[in-house]
Amino acid sequence: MRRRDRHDDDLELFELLANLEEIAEATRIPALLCRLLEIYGLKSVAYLGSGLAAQPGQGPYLAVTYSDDWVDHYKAQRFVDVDPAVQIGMRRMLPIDWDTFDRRDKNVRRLFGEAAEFGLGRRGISLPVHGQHGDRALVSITSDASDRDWRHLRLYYMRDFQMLALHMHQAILRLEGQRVETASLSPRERECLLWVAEGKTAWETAIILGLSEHTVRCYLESARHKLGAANNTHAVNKAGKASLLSQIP
Amino acid sequence: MRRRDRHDDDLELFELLANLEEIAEATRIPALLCRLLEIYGLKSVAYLGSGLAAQPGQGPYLAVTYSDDWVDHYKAQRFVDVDPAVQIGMRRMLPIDWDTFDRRDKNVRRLFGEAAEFGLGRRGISLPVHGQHGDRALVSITSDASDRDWRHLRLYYMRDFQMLALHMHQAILRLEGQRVETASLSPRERECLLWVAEGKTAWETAIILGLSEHTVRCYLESARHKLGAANNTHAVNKAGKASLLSQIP
DNA sequence: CGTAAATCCGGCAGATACACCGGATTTAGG
DNA sequence: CCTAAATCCGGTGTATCTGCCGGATTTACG
Repeated sequence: MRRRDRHDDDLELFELLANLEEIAEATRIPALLCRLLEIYGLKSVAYLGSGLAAQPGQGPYLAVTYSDDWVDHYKAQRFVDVDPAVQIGMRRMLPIDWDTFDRRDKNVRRLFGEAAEFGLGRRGISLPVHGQHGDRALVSITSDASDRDWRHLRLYYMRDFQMLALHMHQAILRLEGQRVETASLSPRERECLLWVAEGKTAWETAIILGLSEHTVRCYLESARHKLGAANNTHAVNKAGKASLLSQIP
Repeated sequence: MRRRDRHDDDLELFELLANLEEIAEATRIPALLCRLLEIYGLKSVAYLGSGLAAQPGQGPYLAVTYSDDWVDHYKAQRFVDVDPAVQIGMRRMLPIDWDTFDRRDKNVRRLFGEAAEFGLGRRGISLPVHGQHGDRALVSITSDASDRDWRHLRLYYMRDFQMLALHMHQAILRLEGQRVETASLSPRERECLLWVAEGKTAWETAIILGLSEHTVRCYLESARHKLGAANNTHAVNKAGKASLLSQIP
């Protein structure tokens, strides 16, 4: 990968971040990913977003630099069920080096073997991103760096792409329109919802909070109305995604 | 702040990250924060974690470098209700520069005025961290850098502390023991929970999935059992926090 | 000094959830 | 081949939720 002067790369990173904040059309994303390839000397960059639409049944959001052939093949072979980058990466908080994956599984070896044939690098990192509303993303990069280079490079990649992944996710959320309904709950409404979310009944919640059961029902009702929720379950889910249940108020 | 040679700082960053992964006692956290002060030439570093314990009613987790006096005063004055770093920062995804806060509010000006008296820097950044289970954190740093220096420094601070904040949160989660009950739901169970979370009744869910209402009830029941949940609301909440409702798998 | 919002309380009818009972076939893996 | 798990279906009694009716005081704000 021929990493250029460090300071130049830093400036380029900050420029990229600024670009991501200004980007106005989702169609520009792939071109921006390709710029990443050049700047960082990578073999591939991929963004996989999940839970962006707030409605279930929606497919994941995908933006990649590699060929459609590989994407089609990946989908046809249902590699997503096997791919440790997705299965493990999506369930982590910290970035992960693909070298740490267990390749004893036959299917996993086949996946990485065929990936190489389609032009992906031998080395890879996946960086998980966690949004505020249950939305998630995984930014994966691959490289063909030598073993010796890779040990150092991956740290720098992790650092820069930690920011890039976050800003990328933010940009895509902005463009793909995650509706952010902001309702404000009163402290009591929030408390009641909090305990209902823990599986307590209205009666139990009343005991816990030292209220009458009827009062708890009233708070839950007004909370449902504020949130536009069909029932308590829906209200808990909506309030949770709107981070209204965090105890920080 | 006299930033030293860039490469040295980079190595120090990676060393700090390694330290965070190895840290075995929560009592070591403050000392590590103090090392950050020295290395980066900051006035203060603070970690505020929320939702770590999975049970409501638990207070936030706090680790700071500034004096107990300021913490006590902050709590006594209920500054948390006013503090834009917390109120805005905790509801964002990207880091935020304190310069962008609206200081027209009388209480906000008083907060920052008194903060300076207690030894916090005039400049500040807050970096939000989002965990997998609804847990959150806010890492805030302050500096007394000059206006000219600050414009550049904050970008480098944001980059390094993006990683540091994430690793810090991971370390504290590991130490403060967030129990991660792992139940595995079948695809159908997950689908049913997903629609119930959207406020659908069992009957509506049955229509949507093309099943009988009774079958949906059965899936919900087994899901509740697997998750150890008292009712559907609890199950949705638990499954959501265990990231079992993401449509990826 | 109104007004709005938050905090509280009671009751009732119908819809829904929940637990526990029973049955079936298909599929994956040891 | 056997077992476990996943996929499906039906019924019943009781607990709980939900919506809608009525009331009250306190607090904050302009």
